[in-house]
Order: sequence, then structure tokens, then C-alpha cells
Amino acid sequence: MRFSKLFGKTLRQAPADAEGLSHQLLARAGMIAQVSAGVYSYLPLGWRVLRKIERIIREEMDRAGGQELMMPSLQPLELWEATGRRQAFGKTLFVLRDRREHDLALGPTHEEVVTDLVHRYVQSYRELPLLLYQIQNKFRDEPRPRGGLLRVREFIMKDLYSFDVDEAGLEQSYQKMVSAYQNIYRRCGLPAVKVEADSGAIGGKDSHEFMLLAETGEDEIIHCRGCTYAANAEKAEFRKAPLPPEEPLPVEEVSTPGVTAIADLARFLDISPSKTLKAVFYAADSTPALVLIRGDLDVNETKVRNLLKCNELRMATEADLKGTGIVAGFASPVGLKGVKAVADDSICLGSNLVAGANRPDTHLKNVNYPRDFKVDVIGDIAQARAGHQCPRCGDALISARGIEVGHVFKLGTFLSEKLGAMFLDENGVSRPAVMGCYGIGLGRLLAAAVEQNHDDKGITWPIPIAPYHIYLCPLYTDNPDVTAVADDLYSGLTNEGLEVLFDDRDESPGVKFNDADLLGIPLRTTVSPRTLKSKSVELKWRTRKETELVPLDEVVTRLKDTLHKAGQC
RNA sequence: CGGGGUGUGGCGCAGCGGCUAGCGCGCAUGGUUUGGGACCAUGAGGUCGGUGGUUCAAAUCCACUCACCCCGACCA
Repeated sequence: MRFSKLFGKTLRQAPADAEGLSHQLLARAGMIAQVSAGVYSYLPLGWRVLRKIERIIREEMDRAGGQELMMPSLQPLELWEATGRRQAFGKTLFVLRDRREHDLALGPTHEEVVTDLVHRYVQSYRELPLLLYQIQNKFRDEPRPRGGLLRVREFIMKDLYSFDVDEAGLEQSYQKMVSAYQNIYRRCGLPAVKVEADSGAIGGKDSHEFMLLAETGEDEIIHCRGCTYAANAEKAEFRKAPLPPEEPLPVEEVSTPGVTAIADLARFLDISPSKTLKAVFYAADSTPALVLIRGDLDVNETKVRNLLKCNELRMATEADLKGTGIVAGFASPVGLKGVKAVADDSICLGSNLVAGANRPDTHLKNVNYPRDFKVDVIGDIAQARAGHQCPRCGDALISARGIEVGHVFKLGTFLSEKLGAMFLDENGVSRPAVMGCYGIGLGRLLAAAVEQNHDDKGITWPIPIAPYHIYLCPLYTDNPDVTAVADDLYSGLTNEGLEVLFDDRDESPGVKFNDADLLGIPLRTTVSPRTLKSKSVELKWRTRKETELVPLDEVVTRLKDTLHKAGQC
């Protein structure tokens, strides 16, 4: 490609609305352009990167036995109502109305459509397992798009769906996908780590995410110092240290004027926070809920949401608490009626705790569960933190940040049951297909690659996904020798199948070098009167400082070999 | 949706009651240059986000509205 003809130019300054790192670099490099909030165009250079990622993904999906198909973005809303996921997706689902006043959804994912397809085409266990996938645009009306390509409303996703005869089959398909995903990240030159994850609106049970570690990542990862345990912080578990057992004492009132926060309470009474009972209130799908946890721990809202099986969970406001008898700052489960109470299992790991009294400036000492209060649901709703103990080995947990670049789910049978994706087993018994689903956001992967691969000059693409491999950079284009050699090299390299971006512009060396660095092409080849004096051209890796002179007649084979060794061509 | 912020040529910004709306980059033409974002000359390009109001006069003040960005609840 000749740079002079390339659509999309490099910018010295990033657009003001590009805040995030990858967004700024991709915009400055002329690889993407924003159309509206969370909606982007890929310009030719960015699209080449995307296509390379896509190709790697497609190869791995095919190799794992996936069959590619293409489902529509436009989906009848009835399908979403049939599975009950219209509610689960809520406002994130784009809904539109056609001229017949019929409601349609723009597909945010395709479980409904693919399961309906399987319902119609699969009748026998002999047709399973089945791995169906597509690479296609998804639409999600995100509450807040952000970070350029990292979180958008229209995005390109590879989504694969597995259908198996039983759980064991699902397990196999799942493992196949996990290793296919690991191959994909490795081949893209992006080291992603697998972590346990919450399954969110997609539903289902087991789930793992693939994370690319980056300071700027939106997600927190909790992993173990000693073993391989790693989980998204919203899912992570830990060992809760039990307190030494004590004889339960009678409940006692204590005056605590103005003391509301746990830390203040502990200081005021000169006890450890773990000897207190923390009570916070939420509105769960607009119903007030009292959430209880031992004072030294924090509530994990994702876990609460799962335990309560509710869609929307938010901190309660004064208005939500009206008529419940709860007094903010001195809230207590003791003597409370008519309010749903959820508790973390840590409340069983201590005795004689200090709790609120539901009266201003008063707390209760020696509160014990279940002697003094009841709860509706009890389970793990605690937030894991760095320093907590690993649930597997007990070693210390560590926190890191990452960008989610893939997510796999074991769905089970709830969708196949609802949509009738049944098959007859070898005994003639009708059974629902056991499903899994597996997604990678390609644009996100592209942006994450930039977040992870850049320096102060610009992007440093891993070779397998670089838009071009070689930046051919003639200096002094008014010199006929230079242009002759450069033209020659360009056709020579191109004929060998190498991907060359030929900077044939009449620009100063500074401009060209800076653009080369900004675009992040792995290899730079400079031709100038100076290099021609020794009948050679200069070679430089984007990520290295040193340069090297290579004789003219060796350049093509040399570049070919170099890239070959790097695993390309 | 709650909180904060920004809308002025393609990009980055200045102007915040006064006359013909500026500057840098980029773009066009010509010339001189050029191993890490050169210089000179000439030139093109703007309904100042929109609507309504106040005023002799509005980019500038007021109201409403739209768009976009950032921080929080959601996800590939």
C-alpha cells in the first residue's frame, strides 16, 4: 500500500473526546473514527488489524470443529420474551418497531436465534455435539460506552454455541473452547489469563473470562500468590477467618451517640471490626433488602444480586427505607419485620457481635445468629480483597487489573428447554441439548492489544496482528536513485507476499519516522542517499533502538527470513 | 439514570456584550529545504451545536434543547 493513497491520515493531536490510551493512539494513527457515542468506523489500517484477528479466531474455531454460519441482527422480540431474557437484558436490548408495529430486537447475542435453529434442525443425539459460530456485529445499548473501542454499543463479536447430549459432553466442548481461546491469544501475541467469572445476564453456571492484564483495565482480578486460583473480583471467593468461639451473652444496649460507621464504632467500643455486624440496605428490583455481613468484610453486590436472583440492585435511598423501621447508621436485623434479609455466611463465624438497634445513637452488644434474628437467605456475598486467604490453598490473594477479552459460559439446559431444542437419545428419550456459549469481542481485543503494546511514540503491534509488516521509508524522494531503489524494493517485497506500507510521500524524515512509530509497523526499512552509498538499506525493529545496514541484493530474502522466523508469512 | 465537564474551519485551542471571529497544526499553489514532526510567500476553508429570548447590538447574557466526554451502577 502506498501511504500517499491511504485513506485516513495520522494526527499530531488526538481528538479532544478521545481520553483513553488506546482510543487516542488508534484515533491519531487514523485507524478508527468515532461516529457517535460507542459507535465507530474502522478505517483501512484499523480494519486490516481487525481482519487479522478475525482470521486467527476463525482458524481456531474451525480447528476446534466449529461450523461457521451467519444469523441475523434483526430478531423477533418474541424469542426474547420466550426465554425471559428480555427482562434480564433490560434497557441494554435495542428494541425497534417495524412498519407493521411489530417489535424487533437488534441482537446483543444469539442464544435465542441459534437455539431456535437447533430446535428445528436437530432431532437425534447422533447430530450432537454441535459447535456453531459466527463473526458478526452485536448491539447493546450500554448505559455508558467508554474508552474508545473498549466498550461500545455496536461491536464485532465471535460467538460460538455448543450443543451436547449431556454435562460430560458440555465439559468436553467447554475445554475445547478454552484451549482454542488460549491458542487465539497466544497467536495474537497477547498473553491473556483465564479467571473464574460471574455469568451475569447471559445466565448459566460455570463461566470463565480471559483477561489481558493492563493498568487501565476495568476489571479487578483476584489471584493467588501460591496456587493457580484466579477469579474476577466480582466472583472471587476466599477463606473467612473464624473468630475464637465464645459463650453467647445476653443482649445489651449501649449508647453510641453519633457513631455510625463501622470503623468509628470499633474505635468507640475498642473492639475489632470483625466483632461488629454490618447492615446495609439495598433496593432489589425496587424491594428493600437488608444485607448483613461481618463488620470487617465488604458486600459484593454481584453476589447479592445472584443470591437474590434480582436484576437491578442499588443502594437504598431514604425513600426506600420509609416504613421499614430501619434507622440509617443504626440499622439492625434484630426485631425487624417485613423486610427481606440477606446475610453473608461470615455472620456465623463470630459471636457476641455489636449490631445497630434501629434507634438513633444506640447499638446492641452480644448479638448472635440465629438466636437474636432470622434471615431469609444466607450465602457467600463477601467481596474478596488482596490479603485475604486463597479459597484453595490459604495463601495470600493478590489483586490486579485487566481487560476482559473473552468470556465462556456453561449454560446448561434452561434455554434449550424454553425453546424446545430437544433431541432423542439412544433410548428414544427426549432430552434438552446441554448448551455452552463462548464470546470474543474483536474490537475490544484490538484496543486491549494497544493498551498493552505501546510506548511514548505510538503503537507497537505484535507482528501477527500488525496492519503491515514492513514500513518502507525512502528519504529524499527528489533523489531519483532513492525512488528507483524504493520502487524496486516495494514491488520485490510485495511480490514475495510481504505486507508493505510504502511511505512514498514527499515528507521530511522526521515526519515519516514519527508516523512509522505511531502506526507501530514492526519493521522499518529506510532508503536514503546515505544508505545507497554503501549499496544498502537500513533495517530497524519498531521496539528496538539499534539499526542495521543490509546490502540491497539481500534485503528481500533477509526480510522474508526475518518475518518467517517471527512466525509470519 | 445520578454527579461533573465540553460544544467556535478537518484536528487542537483562544475570544466570554462591540465593529470584518483569531492562533497553531493540517490542506492548496510556488519556491528553498530535509536522518526524528523544516521554512518563506500566496491562498481556500467558519449557519460560533440547535431553538427561543434579552439588547440599538449576541460566539459572548438568559432559558430550553441536542450532542459528546469523564466519575459511578452494567459487559465481548
